Amino acid sequence: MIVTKAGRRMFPTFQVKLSGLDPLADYVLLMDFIPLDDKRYRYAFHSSSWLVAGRADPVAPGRVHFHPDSPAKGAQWMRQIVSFDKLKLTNNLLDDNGHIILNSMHRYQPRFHVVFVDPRRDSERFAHENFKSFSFPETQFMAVTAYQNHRVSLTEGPGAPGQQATHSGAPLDSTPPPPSADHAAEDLPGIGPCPARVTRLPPGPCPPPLSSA
Amino acid sequence: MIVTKAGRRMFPTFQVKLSGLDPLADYVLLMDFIPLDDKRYRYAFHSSSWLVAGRADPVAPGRVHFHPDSPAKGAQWMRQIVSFDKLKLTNNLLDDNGHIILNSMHRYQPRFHVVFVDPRRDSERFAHENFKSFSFPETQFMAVTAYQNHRVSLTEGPGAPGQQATHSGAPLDSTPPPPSADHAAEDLPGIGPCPARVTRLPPGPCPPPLSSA
DNA sequence: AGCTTTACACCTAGGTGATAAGCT
DNA sequence: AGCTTATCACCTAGGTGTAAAGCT
Repeated sequence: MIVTKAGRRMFPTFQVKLSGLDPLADYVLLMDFIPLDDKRYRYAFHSSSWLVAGRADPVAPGRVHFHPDSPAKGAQWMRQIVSFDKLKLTNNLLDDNGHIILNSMHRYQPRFHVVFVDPRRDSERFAHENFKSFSFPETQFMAVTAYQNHRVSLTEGPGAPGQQATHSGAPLDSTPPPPSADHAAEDLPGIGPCPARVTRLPPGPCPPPLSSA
Repeated sequence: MIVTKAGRRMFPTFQVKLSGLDPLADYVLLMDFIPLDDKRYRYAFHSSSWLVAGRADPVAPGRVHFHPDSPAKGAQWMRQIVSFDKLKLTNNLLDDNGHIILNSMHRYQPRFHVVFVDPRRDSERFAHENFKSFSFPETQFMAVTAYQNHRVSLTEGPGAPGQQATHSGAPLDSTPPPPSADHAAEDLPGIGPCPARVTRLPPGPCPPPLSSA
C-alpha cells in the first residue's frame, strides 16, 4: 500500500457490506491500522521477496478514520456497500491533515469498527462499550512509498494518467490472501445493542489483493 | 437568479449564521422558495424595467432543499457560517435530480427553516412542530434563464472562465434590497425547543444583491 | 543500493459565462 | 422580439503514476 508525505488514498479501497444493524439507530463507522509485528522489512529484488531488516521504527501516532457519513442510521449504512475511499495514508509523522500515519516498510492490519451511538448518553459516545471490531486477515499489507515491483501499475480511477488498467503482477509477499470472509457478530468480541454482521467485499475484477501494493 | 434545465447553483449563495441552538441537539436545515405574487413578468429593454406580463404560469412542484450536512448538532451548525452552495435551481418541471423547480420570469422569496429533531419521536421527525422559519425580504429575486442586462457578468467562483470578477450592473428591478437583517426567534412563529436566532449574511464585497441576477 | 521526496503531466468531475441556434 | 436551450471552451479542485532528484 502506497504511503506518501501528503497522504494518498488506499488502493484497493476497503469496502464492507453491513447487515443486522438496527435500522433506526445511529452508528459511527471507523477504521484504524495496527502493526502486524515489531519488524521492519526490506525488499530483495534478486529474490523478489521481503526480508526482515531489523526491529520496527518507533510507532507512529495512532489515529482513526471516521467514515465521513458518520453518524448515520443503520438503515443508511445497510442500504449499500460502505466504501472507505476517502481514507488517506501518510508516512509523515507530523501530519496535520488527520490522515492515518503509517511507517513505510512495515506491515499492517486494517481494522473496521462499528460504534453504536446511544442518544441517551451523549457524553459516552465513544466509550469502550457498544461497539464491535472486525479484522480481515486478507487485508494485511506492507506500507511502501513506491511499488517494489515494476510489473505493478495501477492505471485506474480518477486522476489516472494512463489509458487502461493493468493490475498485473503476482502477489508480492509471502501471505497470499484467502478469499473474502464473512465475520458474524458471534465471532468477535462486542457488547451492547450492536448486532452487526459484516462482510468484506473483494476489490472487484482484480486478481487477489497485492500485499505490497 | 439563473435557472437552467439541468439545474444551476444559486448566486449569490444563501448564507446564514445561527445562534441560540441547543449545542447537543440535532437540527435539520432546509430551504424552499415561494412565489411572491401571481404574476409573470417580462423585461423592457428600452426602459430597463420589469413589466407585468400576465398571470403566473401553473405553479411548479413545491420542493425543499435539505442542507446536505443535515442532520447535525446545534454546535456544528453554529460553529461557522452555513452556506447553501449546493442548492440548485431549475426550470425543468420534470426535473428528476431533486433540484428546486422555479418558473422563469417569476418572482420568488427564499425561505430558511430550522427543524429541531427530537430523538424520542422518530416517526414525527418532520412534523409541523419544533421548527422555525425565516424569510429575508432582501433575498427576493426574479428567476431568469439568462441575465437581462448585458452589464451583468458573474466572472467568479469555481468554473468561471474569465479572469476577474466584475459584478457590475446596477440593481435590475424595482426592489432595491435593504441591508441584511437580524431576525430573532421572537419575530417569527415557531414552537418547541428551537430557540434559533438567525442572521443572514450579505454576499461579500459585492454591491447590493441583484434582484434578477 | 535502497528508499524517499518532489515535481509534473495527465486525468476526472463539476461548475461557469458566452455564444449561437431554436422556439413561439 | 423575446425568451429558451444546447453546446462550448475554460476554470478549479482533487487525484494519479512516472520519473528524476535527493537522502543515507
